[in-house]
Amino acid sequence: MISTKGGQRQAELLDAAERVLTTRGNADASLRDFAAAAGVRIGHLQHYFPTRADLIRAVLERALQRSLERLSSALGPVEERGEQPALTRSETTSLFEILLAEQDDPSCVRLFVEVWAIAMSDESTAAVVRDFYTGYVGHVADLVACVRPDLDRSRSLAVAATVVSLVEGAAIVHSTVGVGRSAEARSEIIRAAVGLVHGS
Amino acid sequence: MISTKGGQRQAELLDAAERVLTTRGNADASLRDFAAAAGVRIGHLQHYFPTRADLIRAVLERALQRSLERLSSALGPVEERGEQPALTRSETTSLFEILLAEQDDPSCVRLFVEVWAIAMSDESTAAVVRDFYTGYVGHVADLVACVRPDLDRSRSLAVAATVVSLVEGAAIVHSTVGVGRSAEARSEIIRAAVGLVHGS
DNA sequence: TGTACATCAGTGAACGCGCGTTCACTGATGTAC
DNA sequence: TGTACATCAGTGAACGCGCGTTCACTGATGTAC
Repeated sequence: MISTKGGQRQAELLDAAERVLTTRGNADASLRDFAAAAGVRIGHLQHYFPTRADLIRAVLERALQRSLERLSSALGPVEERGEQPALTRSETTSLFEILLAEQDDPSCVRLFVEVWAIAMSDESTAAVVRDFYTGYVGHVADLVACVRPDLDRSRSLAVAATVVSLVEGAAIVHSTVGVGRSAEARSEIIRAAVGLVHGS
Repeated sequence: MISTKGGQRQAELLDAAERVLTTRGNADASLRDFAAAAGVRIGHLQHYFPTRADLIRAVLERALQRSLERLSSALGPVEERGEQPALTRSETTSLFEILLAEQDDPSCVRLFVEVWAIAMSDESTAAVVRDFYTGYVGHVADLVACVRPDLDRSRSLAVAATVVSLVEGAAIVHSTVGVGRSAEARSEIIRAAVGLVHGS
């Protein structure tokens, strides 16, 4: 689908729209902004996305899907280890380095903030976001289960939700609207996340 | 100031505006919505807040100030303990129960999401939010210092920022756009926060 | 105490503008026979 | 291979509407003398 000509064009429009959304924000961006960023006329934008809501929803949906794929390709291999020896702390640390990498891109952080704000007003976006976090927490719970097979599933999920909270919160607290980014802060976050997973 | 007649009226207008902001969201709320919620005409709203930006900024500024006061009145007494014996885990747990209480109110969570989104487009709001988190993290760092006096300030601050990340992230992850709220999830968050503070 | 004036709270109509949406259209690309 | 037709990509002008802002105004409350 994405490889078809129309799908390719659609992807370009979504790329441009995502750029606008992460620079001007949903509240300040108009359809004319989206069209201009894509280098097309406003009428053409609506050939692919009939309404503004359709466009925004498509941008967010694709971004969350992409993020979840990134995340599960990082965490996926772990889950297939089966009965092998549990992960070492340093292996877990590398995994969190990957998960946190997304936060180095300010526009990625901003996109998530827009996602939250929009989801709180739009139930259909909220459903997509819920699915995202359910998947995210599920993957981390698999990691936890891999490190501590003694935990039952609901405990693994609770620990995973805590780890995800830490990571998501760090995106805000260490952003430009928080106390700012630093190598020390990041390593503290990772140390804490690894501690939670390994249960110390 | 707030006790004057004009200040009182202003507070009522801000109350109403805050209600609108937490139900419709910044992107979907118009000045007419704000005026209607306060039971006044749009022209009168602008007698106190000349522009939309003035109104929104005033709402957010007051909300953050209120939140920081709540938080420092919970954490303040701890800082004055001086050389007394360090806090027990159960004492720290009670403190986090108080800090997390704010998240039981969905409109409070939503307000923070709006704060983040608006701050990312508006530098003057961003400055206010930065001050808020600097104060927040500072207070938590004092708590950490109280429990573990051996840590130097920069380490206490790093631990505190991690704890604050956890709490802020939990607001999202356990909201209606995340995996939802549960007593088990909350106690897991608190357990983790206490663990971070006590350094185990 | 009474009067004159200034200040403040609140109204209501009107403003121009930019918004999202509609639609008739052009030109290129594909498909049938 | 050529022609006729359908589909798709993209344009551009126009729409009505709701937006934030402006402003002249009314009536009540305070203040001076």
